[in-house]
Amino acid sequence: MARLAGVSTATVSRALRGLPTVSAATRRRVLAAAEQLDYEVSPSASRLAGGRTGTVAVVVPRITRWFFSTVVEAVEEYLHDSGYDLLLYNLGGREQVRQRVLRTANLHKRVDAIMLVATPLRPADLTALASLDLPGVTISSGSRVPRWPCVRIDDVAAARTATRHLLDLGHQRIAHISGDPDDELAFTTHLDRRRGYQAELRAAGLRPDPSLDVESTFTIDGGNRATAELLARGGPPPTAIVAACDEMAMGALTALRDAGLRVPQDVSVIGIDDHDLAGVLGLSTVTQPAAEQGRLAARILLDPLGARTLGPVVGQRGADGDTPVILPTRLVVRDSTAPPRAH
Amino acid sequence: MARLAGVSTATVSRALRGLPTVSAATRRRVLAAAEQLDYEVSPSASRLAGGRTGTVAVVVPRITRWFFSTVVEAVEEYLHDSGYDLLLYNLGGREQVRQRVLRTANLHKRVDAIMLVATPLRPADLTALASLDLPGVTISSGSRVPRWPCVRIDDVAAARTATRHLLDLGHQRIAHISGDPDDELAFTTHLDRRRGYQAELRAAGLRPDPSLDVESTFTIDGGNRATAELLARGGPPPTAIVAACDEMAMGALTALRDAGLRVPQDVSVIGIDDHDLAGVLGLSTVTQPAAEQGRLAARILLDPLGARTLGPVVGQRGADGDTPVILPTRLVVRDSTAPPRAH
DNA sequence: CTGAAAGCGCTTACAG
DNA sequence: CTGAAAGCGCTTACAG
Repeated sequence: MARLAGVSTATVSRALRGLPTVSAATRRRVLAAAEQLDYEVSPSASRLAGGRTGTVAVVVPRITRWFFSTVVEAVEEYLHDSGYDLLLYNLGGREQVRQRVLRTANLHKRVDAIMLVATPLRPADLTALASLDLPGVTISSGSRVPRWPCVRIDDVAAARTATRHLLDLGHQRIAHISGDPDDELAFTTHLDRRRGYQAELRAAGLRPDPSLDVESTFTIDGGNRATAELLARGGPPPTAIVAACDEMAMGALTALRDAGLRVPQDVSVIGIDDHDLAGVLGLSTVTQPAAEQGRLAARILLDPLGARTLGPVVGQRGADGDTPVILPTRLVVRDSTAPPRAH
Repeated sequence: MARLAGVSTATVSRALRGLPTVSAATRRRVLAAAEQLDYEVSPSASRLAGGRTGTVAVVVPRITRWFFSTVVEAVEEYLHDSGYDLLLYNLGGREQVRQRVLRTANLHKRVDAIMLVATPLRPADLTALASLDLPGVTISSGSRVPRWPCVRIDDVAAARTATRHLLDLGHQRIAHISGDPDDELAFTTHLDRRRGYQAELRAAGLRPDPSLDVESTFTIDGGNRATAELLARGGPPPTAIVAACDEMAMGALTALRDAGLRVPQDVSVIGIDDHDLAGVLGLSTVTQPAAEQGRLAARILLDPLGARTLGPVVGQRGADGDTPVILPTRLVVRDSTAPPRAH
């Protein structure tokens, strides 16, 4: 290869990487030789010699869930367009894996940067991450990592918007179904969203009623069970439900149907997320920009690495690694919310 | 490290990789030293020296779709449990990316094996893949690659089962909505499923009616549009619809709702897949084991690589790379199918 | 069972 | 702008 082009391997290396210190004529010759020989550099060799891997680890709780697959799709596009590879880690709730991934071992010299999507960390994880000494970014809730930027929405505000919508329709008995405190995949998200629900009730002069607040898992099935429990508690049923995420709202829909209650005539339901299928189900929700969070986080992550990025991160506060970048949410009214029936 | 353990680097290498040619005492000493020094091998260096990457490329059309995210989740678990990394490539319908991924360049020396999920290939792609000379496996439809095993379902049979169900209920005017012939993400899948639909009609003595057969994209929106077109064609509407996949069936549900038609009273709808949300929507469908296809394909792929696998591939025909491994499908009746109304 | 030596295929200072 | 040399940190025959 170097011989065919009549230059040294060092020059081949420079020419192929597009370094500016190569004359146009030389570059042409090298490129032509590479073409002719179908030459491709060995990633392992250049990683070893150069100390960079051109790879980013992306950690998600569950790739099968709407938010995470949407984020990963956007991130994948941005990374590959920037010449980076994406190493996928799906925690899948398996504690072992979580440890293996987050502890030094598996990431050591394997990636140039880390993206953590909604991944809660314990102190030991944070220590391990710090010892890797890699740049990183977090998306959504989960833990903040010192010095890593964070892209997310305001979960408290999103829940307030959802609750406000029901209050505006005239509802008073507004229930809330949310994540299990033991469900490490939900973590801060459901706490923030519950806080928003309660804050908005209080702002309307209502007192949050513990009997209208049920915890379950952050899944369709969890929403189903939480709603069933809500109905089984006796007393007058709620006229509306704020689900902590669309998947739980979907579970609520089935539980209400099974109980013979109509949505929205008997009970209104609103979620948070704007899941792909929210439209199909006619689910009112508070939409959050999942793909955009992924894209933005990828850009913030790669920019300092000198990637061949697609554009500068302009006017984005929070890229300093301290203030989170907050993306906006918005109420989307569909068919699952309506005024309560007149008595 | 080698010094601390009092052995050569070669022995360290052997001990850490668990080669049998190391005495127990030596191994103990090496392990202790590694522990003490927090030593981790450099992947780049061992890849360069050893010629293996410990990485598998997984190519999917769209990670955001149910089938693909489910497959990837299962594959990820199997790969990581076997000590392999997963490099994710999401085609996302972008032709450029597709070329970059499948042509030699990007995969060269980057992975030990390739998994193609429902990825249609053109002759040039096949040539490029062959020149990489890597082991691989394909899942679902898309193209077969010579000598690569294939794990899939029988799409023709699945569509026959769905159609049979409607026939059994007494339907005669059974429509079909399926993929666009130009939609490369659907490719053979929708052709096979249409073939099954038509075959089953014929087996029942009915003639497939072209005016009841609409092509669109393999998505919710595609199902919506196809159904709207079906209804706009005039003439007596169908009493039942076989959708080529659950996502299209969901679109059909919304289109029927928008047209003021009730499911299943006015029109029955059945899909194929058993999407996560099929249950929530009460959608009858023919279920296919997505996670199992992923797991099995991963196993077939890794087994010959001498990975520390979780078990032998026993009794699986087709692992020879010629006969596809066909996994079973099964009818799941929910609320979206019922007998046609009496005239 | 273990070590010395060579080599994997690049990139990086360092000269010029 | 380009080359010679060293080195990245492992693994692999080859001896013993």
